[in-house]
Amino acid sequence: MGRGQNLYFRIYNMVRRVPRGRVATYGQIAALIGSPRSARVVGWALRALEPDTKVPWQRVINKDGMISIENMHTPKSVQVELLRREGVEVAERQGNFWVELNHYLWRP
DNA sequence: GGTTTGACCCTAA
DNA sequence: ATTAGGGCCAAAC
Repeated sequence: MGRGQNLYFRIYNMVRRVPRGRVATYGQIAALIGSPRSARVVGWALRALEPDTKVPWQRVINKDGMISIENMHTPKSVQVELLRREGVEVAERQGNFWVELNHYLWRP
């Protein structure tokens, strides 16, 4: 297990703490685990998850409230559906999806 | 080993 | 307000 694995582990544990119906940002997760400049690594970590994971990766979006997933195996629509299913309003704008952070951002 | 690549974000213009 | 550029750090190449 390399050093990065430990970082991933902390990322996953923090994402698990985001409650149903709320969202967090990549940078927020990075800051909360004490590695404020690792926002991109949070993306790497979530992308590495297995499809059947219990980590609620769908609750992590970018700083502007946009769904920024880029993954061949999981299209944006999957994340949108998962969020809506737990009560998060997801609007569509010019083919992109966004969430009102003022309402749904997790404030631990 | 180095170089490039992201599910990002801040700053400056 | 919007955008270009650069920094970041683990993985992938």
